[in-house]
Amino acid sequence: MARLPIYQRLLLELVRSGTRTVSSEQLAQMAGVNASKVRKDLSFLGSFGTRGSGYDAEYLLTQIDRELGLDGDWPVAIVGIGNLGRALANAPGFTSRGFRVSALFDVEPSLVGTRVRGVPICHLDEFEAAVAADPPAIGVIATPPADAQHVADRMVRAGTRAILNFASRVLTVPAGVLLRNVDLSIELQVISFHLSHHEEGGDAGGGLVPPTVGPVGGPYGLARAEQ
Amino acid sequence: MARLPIYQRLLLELVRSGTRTVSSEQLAQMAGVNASKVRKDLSFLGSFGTRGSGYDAEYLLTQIDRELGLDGDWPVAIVGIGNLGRALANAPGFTSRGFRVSALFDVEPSLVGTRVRGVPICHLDEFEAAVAADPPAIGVIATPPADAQHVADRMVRAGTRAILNFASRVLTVPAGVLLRNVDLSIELQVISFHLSHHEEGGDAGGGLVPPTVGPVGGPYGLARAEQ
DNA sequence: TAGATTGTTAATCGATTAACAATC
DNA sequence: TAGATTGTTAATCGATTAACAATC
Repeated sequence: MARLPIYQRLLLELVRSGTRTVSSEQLAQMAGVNASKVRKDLSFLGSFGTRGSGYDAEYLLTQIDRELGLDGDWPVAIVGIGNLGRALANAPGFTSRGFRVSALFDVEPSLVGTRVRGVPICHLDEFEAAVAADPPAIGVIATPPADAQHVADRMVRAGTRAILNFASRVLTVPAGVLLRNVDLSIELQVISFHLSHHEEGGDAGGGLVPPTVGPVGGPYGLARAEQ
Repeated sequence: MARLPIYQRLLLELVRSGTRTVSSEQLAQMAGVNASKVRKDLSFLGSFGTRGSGYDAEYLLTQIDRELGLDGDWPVAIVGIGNLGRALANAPGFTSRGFRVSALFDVEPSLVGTRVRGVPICHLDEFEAAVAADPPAIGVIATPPADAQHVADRMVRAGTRAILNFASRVLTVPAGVLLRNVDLSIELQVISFHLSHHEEGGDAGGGLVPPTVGPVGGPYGLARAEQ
């Protein structure tokens, strides 16, 4: 379920601030979603709540971590170390529990040999050799669109099981490989669409939420509207 | 509709390569979606197709551009010019038709006064003064999570009608302001979830598509699976 | 006319939500 | 026991898709 990572982050903050138990109503408020939805989402993991008092925050967090596979080790290879690739290599989400940046690649000679957070940037020509010892489970494509399919093909051949693509290009991968796309210009165009269709801004929020109460917008439903 | 930007990009390529007409079946193949869905999406704009032959690519592109508001002028202000902010300021999607990077902000003294693509980076303290002459329609937040809400508040006070938030923090905005969130670590966690639940990779694709045919994965449905 | 393809209907599917019995 | 909150059911809603009459 796409909302588990949101609950995970909220629970992490709660646990760190010393909260012992949390109700679905509280989590819903913080995530900006419906309490029924929170309970439905969490019941997907099993019956971890206690009627009358709520959920044990720490235990729930452990269960979500396990469900998300964050107790595993996912080596991540990033190809294309421009500003975006560099941002990703440095992002907390890419270096935190579960994930490990295992290899970086580019074709720019001045970049090859330099390091980002201790990981050396290799030339794309050395891709197969560089990943052989520590094959990445996840490949991240942050190249220009023209190179994206080629890079994806090499990742797939090297055994990568999932690809996160930031290039504005439709990619083709075999059925066994998971592909997710993030396109920053599409986000901007979705906003443009909503702005054009609501004279005074508006509560469009991707059309995912009721207009008068609750959160506005966002693919992850992270926002809360003020009352 | 969230797929219009995908059709827009595909049509732009088709028109540039000289294609005159395109069928819903062709567009569906290229976008990795169902042909019925394409026709349904396009009929939302009006009846622009011709039975028996398909859609006039150039005319359809014009209509989609208009629907997406790409014939307008959307000034974009970016706060937080780290690697991510810099990548965004340079991204084609942020400088192409419809959008214009109008102002950049950071709090790092060594950055203030430098330029990205000709746009000077101002100190965040000067935000109100800097945007007064050319108020941004869209604000982009690429700051650390701790600063995100503060920046959002200032954007809203300055009249920004939409915010694109890249910080891993739930933001609160008034009901009239459109908020969209992009969280890179959530994308990774979604992948981790699917990898943990499918021993041999798998065609999970966000669970949005049938397993044996058609596209895999991605919030935008950009991918095509090989047959 | 024959073939192709749209636009739209109706069926299906899955996600969301309110409601409430179960129960701490 | 009384109050609170879960887990789950059933209703609702919207999105997807197959099918096909309309029509170029």
